Amino acid sequence: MSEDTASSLAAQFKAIADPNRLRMVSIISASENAEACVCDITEPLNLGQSTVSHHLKILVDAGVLTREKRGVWAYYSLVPGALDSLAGALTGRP
Amino acid sequence: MSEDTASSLAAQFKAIADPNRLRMVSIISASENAEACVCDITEPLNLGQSTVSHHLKILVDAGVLTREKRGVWAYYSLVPGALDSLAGALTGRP
DNA sequence: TCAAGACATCGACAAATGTCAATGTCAGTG
DNA sequence: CACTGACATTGACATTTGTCGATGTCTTGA
Repeated sequence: MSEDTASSLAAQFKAIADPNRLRMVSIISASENAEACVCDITEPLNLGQSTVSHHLKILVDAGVLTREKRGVWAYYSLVPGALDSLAGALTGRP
Repeated sequence: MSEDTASSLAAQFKAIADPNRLRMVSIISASENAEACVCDITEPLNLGQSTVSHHLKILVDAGVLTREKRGVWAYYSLVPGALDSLAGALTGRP
């Protein structure tokens, strides 16, 4: 595996290698329409609003989530196929 | 997802969320008999011996690799199903 | 028994990470 | 316009992480 491939893959795994971020992804995928706003996540995880916003940005930057602003709220949802692509890198099966 | 589940999963993902450790896993799985010793890994990754040993320990502690000492050498190999289990946690398919 | 080699462990360090409080930005409402 | 509420951004901090050099442990061979 090339150095670049490894770095890129590691960056994506690093994004989900955090308990709170894993739970965020879980909450979002289990939500209505598979999307959630910051306020939906702050309470169940018992984290400050700025911390949640920070984690969500990391997941967006890694290509795991997308952000869509509607009015005052920012809705986060899963990027289709992103997690499956990561899983495929582990199994070696595309 | 429970807090404990998230922490446990995150710990495993954290173990592979590093470029050099990903390449180590790649080197091992591509090696003869799917096993490699420290000296097989030091050169291609251009890392110090103690650093390689340190990374391999992290992967062993996470349940990704096993260590078997034969004579002077320590052979590392993949734990069967470990990576597939992690991949399954991402896809939701067991 | 001694020396050499393969690996593990320790101590130290800079860099990255997770968290929070404070502040900034922007849309909706009166 | 002023105000409120939902997020984002910034600054600060303690903790964790990746790396190396030095040292320790253990096996093999002379």
